[in-house]
Amino acid sequence: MYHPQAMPLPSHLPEDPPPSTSQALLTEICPASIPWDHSEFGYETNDMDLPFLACLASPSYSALASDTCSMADKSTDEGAPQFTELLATVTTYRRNLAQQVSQEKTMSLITVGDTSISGESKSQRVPRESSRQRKTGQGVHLWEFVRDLLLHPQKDREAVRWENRKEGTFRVIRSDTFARLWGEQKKNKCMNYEKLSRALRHYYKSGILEKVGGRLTYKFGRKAHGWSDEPLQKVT
DNA sequence: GAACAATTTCCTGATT
DNA sequence: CAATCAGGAAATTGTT
Repeated sequence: MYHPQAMPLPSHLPEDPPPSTSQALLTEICPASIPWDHSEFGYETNDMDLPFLACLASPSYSALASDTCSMADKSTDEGAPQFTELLATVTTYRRNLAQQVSQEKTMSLITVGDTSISGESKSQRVPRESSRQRKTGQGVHLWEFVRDLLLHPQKDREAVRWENRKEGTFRVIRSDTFARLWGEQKKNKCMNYEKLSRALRHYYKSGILEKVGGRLTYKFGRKAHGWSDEPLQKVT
């Protein structure tokens, strides 16, 4: 369950994004007023993401999403067509907005940290990320998501906490919340801690994470960056 | 369409 | 017993 209460879907989504503020767009897309601010998705948002993310965060989206859990279930679930339709509509809207924004200015993300990848694959990763984010919204790597969660803890949704900031060790406070947040990020409501932890364990091999003894405890490796006290890089 | 990266999904077995 | 950890293996998704 993402939210305890279900609300009706927003009845319409505008085809042509009006030249207004993000907050105005949000209001237009999600008329049902919900508590919302940047910090909700503080780890990485940009203007064109706001309305989309807002819908993801809205009870109406969650009510639908909670009906379409597993990939296998989606084919037979009654909520799937509605859900797919909503996603398609929002995606179209988002693409239109992206085009508009790109005409006005360079697509500079409002990031909370350096989201590029270090190491040998950096040259491939960096230019790829912005276009990937623009098109799919899946540009944030898991370890970056975790890092940003640690650097910008969300009140009432704290999932991870520093164990030893200097050493880069952190602990999962609530595994279910942790998985739910990552699932929201990836628009995958079937995410759970089992799968999330498997993804984290893949990082051991690449040196992004290191094994530590304690349960639910991880440590950033030498390939991870941006988690220490070093000044965060801001894109202007 | 192929190759590739980064997960995601599933699974078995071990440990706490 | 449930939750978590460890990895192998295959599948999926999006990018180049």
